[in-house]
Amino acid sequence: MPVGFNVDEMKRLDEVVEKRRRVKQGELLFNSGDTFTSLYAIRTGFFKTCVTSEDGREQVTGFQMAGEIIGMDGIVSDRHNCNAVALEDAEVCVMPFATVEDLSRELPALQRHVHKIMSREIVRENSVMMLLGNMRAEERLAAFLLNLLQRLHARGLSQSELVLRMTREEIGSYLGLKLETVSRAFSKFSEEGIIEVKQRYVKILAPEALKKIFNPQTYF
Amino acid sequence: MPVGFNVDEMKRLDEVVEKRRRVKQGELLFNSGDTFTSLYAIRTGFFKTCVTSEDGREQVTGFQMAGEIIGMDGIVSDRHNCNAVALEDAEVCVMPFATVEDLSRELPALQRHVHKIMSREIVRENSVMMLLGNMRAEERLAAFLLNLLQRLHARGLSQSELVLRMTREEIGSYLGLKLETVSRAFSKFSEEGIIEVKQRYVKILAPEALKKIFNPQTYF
DNA sequence: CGGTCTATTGAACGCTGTCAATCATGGTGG
DNA sequence: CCACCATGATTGACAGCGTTCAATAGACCG
Repeated sequence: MPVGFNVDEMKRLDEVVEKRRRVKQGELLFNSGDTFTSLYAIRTGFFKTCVTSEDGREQVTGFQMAGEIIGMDGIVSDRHNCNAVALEDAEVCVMPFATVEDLSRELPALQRHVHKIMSREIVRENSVMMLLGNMRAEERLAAFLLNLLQRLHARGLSQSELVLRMTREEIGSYLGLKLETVSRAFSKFSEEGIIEVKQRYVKILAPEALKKIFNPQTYF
Repeated sequence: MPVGFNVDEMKRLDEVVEKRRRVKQGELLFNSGDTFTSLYAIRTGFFKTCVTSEDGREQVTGFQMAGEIIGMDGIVSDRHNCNAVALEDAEVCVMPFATVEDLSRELPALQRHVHKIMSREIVRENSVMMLLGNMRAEERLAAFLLNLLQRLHARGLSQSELVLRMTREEIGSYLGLKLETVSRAFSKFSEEGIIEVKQRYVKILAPEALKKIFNPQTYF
């Protein structure tokens, strides 16, 4: 996945992939409290990660798709700190973290790659904090859709339509909203002709209008 | 700062500290968009980090005190992604990241330490997402106070009183609340005899009550 | 074809935001 | 040294957004 490696280095990189693991829809890749051993590179499928408070409240902390890495929450305490659930049948590469560390001491490009992945996650969470702390319901949903579309487009899929892999409740948990509020925002966008919604299928009719909702000031 | 190093390794670790830098209250350690070169270890003082949206909304993403590391947001894109502002006169150790990477290839304990620091930040942001997505105003403030107290106590300060280094507005930005709401929550706690507040000075009279507000279910 | 899960929609409520006035604090300069 | 001013904090009244509760409809799956 990372670029900037020569043929020899690529061969070495195969060492970090211990094996592959299949996770069926609804099953856990890892659970909060599990001993941390490995990072996981998603080959196919779609995951959510979430944290649970002692009194049972759940917060979805992210949705991850093919090509993304999960499990970095476990490094600090040698235990996973969140749950990772497959939202559709998935396959991941298991990368024992001890091997990743050993090899990244030999390959500066891999070392740099690992650092960037973790930094990217920190920056992503920063923007989720902005979303949760400052945005209104419709802005949150617009931001969410635009982010999903951009990531799917980077994987060769359409920029103008998508099939959601998660429920309204999971979207709501991620966005700090109740499922009814998410549903209402979808309906509002639909009434305004910005999107077409049919359950999990979403078609973007007016991407500019979505961007305007997400970031009003940019469009004076 | 890290443990698990022998004398020889400690000597090598000095290499990563290029120099020290003083930052006066109100001044920036780094700005969003600045070229990323170094991580900073806070020796003394108190910082806030915040991100700004294109339309000018500001979200405080964290408060950092002595012994903590800031700047990891810059690794992914070689540019800083947030602002770091000193809330009181501060001194930091400048640690050029290239040097950190070089040395952590030789010292596995340093490598592990760097990974843990970044993972800890990811986990911290996960709990802020829980706070912003699921908690009510008073729960947020209770969580905030308990977190500050715990970190100050780990540095040898009192568990039962503290002087806030930030304004109500900055607390509100961090907690996803308006400053008036923060102020009201302080007053409410005060009326209930849980804390004593006088501007930035806060004394905890009933820590158990605070914990109960933070996490109601634990106390059936 | 029934049963369960998910999504939509309506109505009423309540928490937090908004707007505004007042007070406290700390720094500055006359 | 004190008056002054700018900044920060508190408090009140009211409005609005999102939640809550509820009913209904739709989709999926055995």
